[in-house]
Order: sequence, then structure tokens, then C-alpha cells
Amino acid sequence: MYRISDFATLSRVSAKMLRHYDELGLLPPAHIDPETDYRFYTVEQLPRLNRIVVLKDLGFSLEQIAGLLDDDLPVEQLKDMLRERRTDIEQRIQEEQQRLRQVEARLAQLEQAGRQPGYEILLRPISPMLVASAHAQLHTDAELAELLNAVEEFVSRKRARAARPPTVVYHACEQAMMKVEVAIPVSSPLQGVDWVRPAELPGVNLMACLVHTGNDRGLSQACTALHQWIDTHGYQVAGPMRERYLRYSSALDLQLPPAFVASHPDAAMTEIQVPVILASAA
Amino acid sequence: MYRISDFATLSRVSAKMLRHYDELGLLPPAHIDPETDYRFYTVEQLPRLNRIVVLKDLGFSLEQIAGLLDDDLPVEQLKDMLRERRTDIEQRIQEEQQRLRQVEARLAQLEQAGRQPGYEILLRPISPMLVASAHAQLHTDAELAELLNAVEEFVSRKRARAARPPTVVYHACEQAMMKVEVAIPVSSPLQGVDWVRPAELPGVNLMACLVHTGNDRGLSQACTALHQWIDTHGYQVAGPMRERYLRYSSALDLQLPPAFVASHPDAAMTEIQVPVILASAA
DNA sequence: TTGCTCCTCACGTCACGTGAGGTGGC
DNA sequence: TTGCTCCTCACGTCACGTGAGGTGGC
Repeated sequence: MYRISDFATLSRVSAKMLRHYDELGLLPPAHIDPETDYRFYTVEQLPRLNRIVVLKDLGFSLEQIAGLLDDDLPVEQLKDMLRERRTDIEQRIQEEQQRLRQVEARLAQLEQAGRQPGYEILLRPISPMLVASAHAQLHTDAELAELLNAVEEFVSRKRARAARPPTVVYHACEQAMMKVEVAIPVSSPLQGVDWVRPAELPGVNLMACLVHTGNDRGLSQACTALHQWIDTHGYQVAGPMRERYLRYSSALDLQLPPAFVASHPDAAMTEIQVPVILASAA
Repeated sequence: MYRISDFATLSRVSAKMLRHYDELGLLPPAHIDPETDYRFYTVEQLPRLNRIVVLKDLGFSLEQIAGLLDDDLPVEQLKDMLRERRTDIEQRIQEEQQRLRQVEARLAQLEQAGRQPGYEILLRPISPMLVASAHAQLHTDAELAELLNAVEEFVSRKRARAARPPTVVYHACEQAMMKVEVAIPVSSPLQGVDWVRPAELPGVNLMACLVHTGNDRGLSQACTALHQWIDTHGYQVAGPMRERYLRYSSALDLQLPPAFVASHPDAAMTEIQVPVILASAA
């Protein structure tokens, strides 16, 4: 019979943890003094405690361990839990390696430029969105602006406008022609089909996003930076680029100097989005 | 100006998190209505929020992020934090890969044997321990038992016995001769030097441990199992084996049948310990 | 007027660590 | 008798999620 501190040094498990395992019913003491409530343990309990420790090292939660300690647990069920653990761990390793690549790229970038970049690129899932959609083949940005305004007006008249910024999807860009889709978020699906159609802008598992403040020239630079980032971080483009207009600006159309635009309270703000997948998964 | 829910959908960060970041001072709203306490945000706050999200993705804590958001942060300090992050992540990946190997080995073992092993092997650091130590060259287990008893008696007379089991270190085993060290835990260092000397049993960074219940024959089988485990898990032996006698038993000396010994309440219980290192680090 | 949104607590998460305050044991 | 050990709360950790209960806004 060992008192709790002796059993703790014997087993190299803290007294606090032993009390915790008692509370959870994982390892009740062999004996409890009814007078003093002191806990007493025996060496026979050591193998069970070691099983707990090993299973904890494998990454199981104490609740799972409670089940795993059952002697009647069928071998198949044990295997299933181990396989699930394996999948979890593999996924976590993937995530951490991805994270490691990001940290390293950031360090390299800092070494090279000597300062932080003026933008942040983030990777996240995008959920699908109800929109009013119009497809078109265009030649100039002015035509795009016109189309955007027209669809906005259409949706406003239907009183369906949701309080979210509009998105343009670039389905194809060749020479001087681009196939675009203008997508205006709606709060309820539009009724009927017109030149503006109800649609669901599809979700994207992994979207590389960059928010840019300023005019057109900077925008194409930002776009280049985004594609470089995608390359150096081991991703591949996996769908058509999108632009989300967080704020329109007259400065977008006028060709003003960047310094002015950046400090201008009405400066345009645009999110460039590119769907990606891990290059290794392609 | 966006109300919190609109800014949440815009930024894809939950309203609850936005409130949380406000509380921590990471991202106070651009405006708070003094009447209703409603929070209002602007698109200009989006880049800062995105920085928070990116830094969170890199694995920084919100407290660290608070510091990293400071525009005056020297580039060197930023680099240091990134390097520290890198080290952390690398270590975590190591750990998870180790864990993965353990889970896979366990699955393989289960496939092969169709049932769980009768013992658990665990890996942990062992801290140094104050002991009374006696070195000797022996030939038989009986001589070892005799020596153990003699040292125990010596320490008892000095009233220095600590309530922990004795350990034997096997410094060398050749043919019919073994160089052993008997180490009895003491509560205070022994005074003076005798044939029993005060010593510190050194700590071990990584010790593979197996607790065995039963007699000598089973013990050597357990020892084989432990060395196999060390091999298949990618470790190497890195020091002399130890045995910790959790419970002595007369059955240890008598050659009784294993079934009897295992069920016997006085069965010996021995922890076999082997210092190891990762083979890849050797 | 009716939902809808926002607000502020307050509690839960997971596996303990760290005192606080009090009592038995040697 | 004096420390020492044990006991049971209770709170903190980290980044939120999930109601509870109440109020402003359209």
C-alpha cells in the first residue's frame, strides 16, 4: 500500500493527476481510509495506470481511454479507434507542415525585402452564396463598370439586395476579350429568369485571398503577388479568379497617383480571390 | 459602416470573435453607438483583421498578435518570433510523427497477434535520484539477491531509506559475469564513504520502460519484447539497462509455473528500463 | 406590432496546475 | 508539539461557442 505521494513518485504521475483519474473513475484507489479520506494504492494498479499513460501518449482523450480500458472491448473496435487516431494525426501533420511552409516563406520574404509586405494573403474556405448573376463578354473595364451598375439597379428594383459586396468572376481572359460573370448578393432568390438570373455562386474549399486598397495599376501588381504566393507556397490555381468590390471608387476610373489614392478616404478596396489546391494533391 | 453581423459575413469572421477581439483590444470597432452600445466597423478595418487572421493561422496566440500588430515593431524582433514559431512547429511535427509511428506499430501488432499484448511499454524522461550505491561483479542471481539485501540492511541501519523501490543497473553482461550496481533510494545523502557509497543515479532523457509481473523466465521474454519494440519504433539503446524491483517475491527464486505466479498475490513485479535515443538522431 | 439583431453576463471546453484553507499523522 | 501530508473546493488556462435574459431598430 502506497499513499498518494509515494505512488506518484513510483509511477511518475503527479498526485494531482491521480486524484483526477480517481474522479473520472479511470483509476480508483485500492483503498480509501473512511476516517481521513486518504487514498491508498498498490503496485497491482501500476499496469493499469501505465496503460492510461500509454493511451494518453497516443493522443486519446481521457473519455476515450475510459472505454479502451474495458477488458471486454472487441479487438475490431480497438482497431477502428486506432485507425481514426492515425487519420487524425496524419491530418495534423499535414496542417503543421503547411503552417511551417508559411512561416518559412514569411521569413524568406522578410530577409529579401527587409520589411513587411503591404498586404496579407489568406487561405480559407468560401461558402456558396445566393446571387443575381449576369454573364457577358467584355472588352474594357468601363464596360464592366457599366454592367455592374445595371445589375445592381435591377436587383435594387426587386428589393432583394443583401448587405454584401458584389463579386465578379473572370471565367476567361483572352487577348482583348474577357468572359465575366457579375454576381450581386441577394437576400432571397430572384423570381423568374431574365438577362439577370438567380444563381448560387459556388463555394470553394480553399481560396487564396488578398485585399488591395488603391487603383487599377496596383491591382494588377497585387494580382501578380498573389499568383507568386500561390506558387512559392506549393499551391496550384484551381478555378476562375474572382474580384470582390469591398468599396467602389471614382479613383478606380481616374488614373490618379497611387500615393494619393491610398490616403484618399474613398480609395477603392478590392479583394482578389483565386481558388487553389495543394500542388501535391493535384 | 457595417453593423457587426454584416462585417462578420464580409470578413468571414464570426460576430463572437469580433467581440472577443474588441475585448482584447486587438480590433476596437471604428464606432460604438453610445445609446445602444452597438458596434460599427468600416472596410478600412478589414486589412488589420486580415492580419490577425493570418497571424492566427501561423499559430501565434492572440497575446502575441497584439504585439505583432504594432507598426513600430522592429523587423528583427518579428524575425525572432517567426524563428521561434518555426522551431515550435518543427518540434510538434516530430512529436506527431513519433506518435503516428506508435499508433501504426500498435495496429500492426494487433493485426499480427489478434489481441492486445500483456504489457505496456512507455517512453518517458527519468529524473536523477539520490541513492546508496554498491558496485560488484557477480555470476548468479542468487549473489545479486544477497547483495541487494545487504545494501538494504546497511541503509536501514543509517535510517536513510526512502519509500521507493530499489534499482539495479547492469553496467556490463559478459558470458557468466555481470557488472552490476545496486542502488537503494535514500531520503538524505549518506554520510561518509564505505563499501556502500552515496551517489546520484543519473537521469535519463528517454527511457523505455516495461513492467513485468511474474518470474524470471517471463522476465527475459519481456526483456526481448522491449528490445524488439525499441527496434521497430526507430530507437536505439543508449545506456545500461536497469531493473526496478517494484515488489520482491519468493516466487522469483523458486521456478514456479507462470500461471501460478501471475495469479499469486505475492508475484514479483519488476520494471525493466532501457535508455534510448531516436535512431535518426544517432 | 412582430421578428430580428444587438447587447452583456455566465457557463462549458480539456486535462490538469496552482494556491487557499483546513485537518490528520508521525 | 511541529512540520509534513493529505483532503476538498475554487479558480486559471486558451480562444472562443452556446445559450440566457433583456433591449433597441426597422
